[in-house]
Amino acid sequence: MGLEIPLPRLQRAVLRWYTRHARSLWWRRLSPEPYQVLVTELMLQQTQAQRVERVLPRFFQRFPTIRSVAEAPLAEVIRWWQGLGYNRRARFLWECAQTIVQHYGGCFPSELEQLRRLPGVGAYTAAAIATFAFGRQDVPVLDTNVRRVLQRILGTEHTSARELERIAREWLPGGASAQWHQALMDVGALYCHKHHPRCSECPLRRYCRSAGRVPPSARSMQRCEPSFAGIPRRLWRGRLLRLVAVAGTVTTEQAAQRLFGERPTGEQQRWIEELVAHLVRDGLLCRQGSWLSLPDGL
DNA sequence: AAGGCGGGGTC
DNA sequence: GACCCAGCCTT
Repeated sequence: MGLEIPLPRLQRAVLRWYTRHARSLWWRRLSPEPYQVLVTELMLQQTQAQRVERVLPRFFQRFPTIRSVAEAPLAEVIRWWQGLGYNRRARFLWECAQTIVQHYGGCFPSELEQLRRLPGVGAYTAAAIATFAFGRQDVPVLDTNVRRVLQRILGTEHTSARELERIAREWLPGGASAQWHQALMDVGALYCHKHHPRCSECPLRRYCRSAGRVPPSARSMQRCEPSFAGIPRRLWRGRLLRLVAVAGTVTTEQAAQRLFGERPTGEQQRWIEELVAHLVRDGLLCRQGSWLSLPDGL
């Protein structure tokens, strides 16, 4: 339904293109074991593949197995996460490791429901692990790339999330679900950009109802972030966390000096306190009196 | 349903 | 500058 050409032809075109033009992403050379897929997918959440590629090899060198994560202090995982952003994901990974080692005896769950219950694992990541690590063939893996590509092929303005999922399930090629989704992600990343799609070069242009006439997407609402001295709070949080990760232990006053200079104002000190409160609440920072350190997780 | 979350790349 | 990115959790 909604297709210009028979479904099997689209599927063959996608899979054939993928065999010849897949991005040579570092993790695609790994044999897909669940632990490695989990780490990779967590890192890829809202984070571009190119940056994950730079961090992933040394992360796996330090943490080769789920057990190595579970046995490490949380602080160590947070340190090795630095540079990736969304630092809560580091804690989620560590918590996943605790759960899998303690509750599943170190053996990864393969059912969607079980995966979905792991911290930091939502609908996308659960489907990705089931498909890429366990070879599930009947689950659509819907990230922003796949959604956008499917939506554009359909050419309809707004397909509801529910409807799009139904279609994505219907279009799954038997026996090649992993390659199918990887291919659609590559097309999304290389050609089917959100704003300036390169339709004339796209391998799917002959099968796509939107080819060459993608309507200019409306400006998304700019969200006015809370900020201090013109710098958004989330970036201050990142700076403070990195500071503690490097220093090991600092007082709030030392942290204020490192962030603002020798004599931080009262306002600046209060700002530090707010950042600390946020990071403590998220389980990324540990506070004892005025001393700050990364949590060990125990 | 909407806001917040990191950091770097892009236009 | 504004916007984006292999999402998720919280309110």
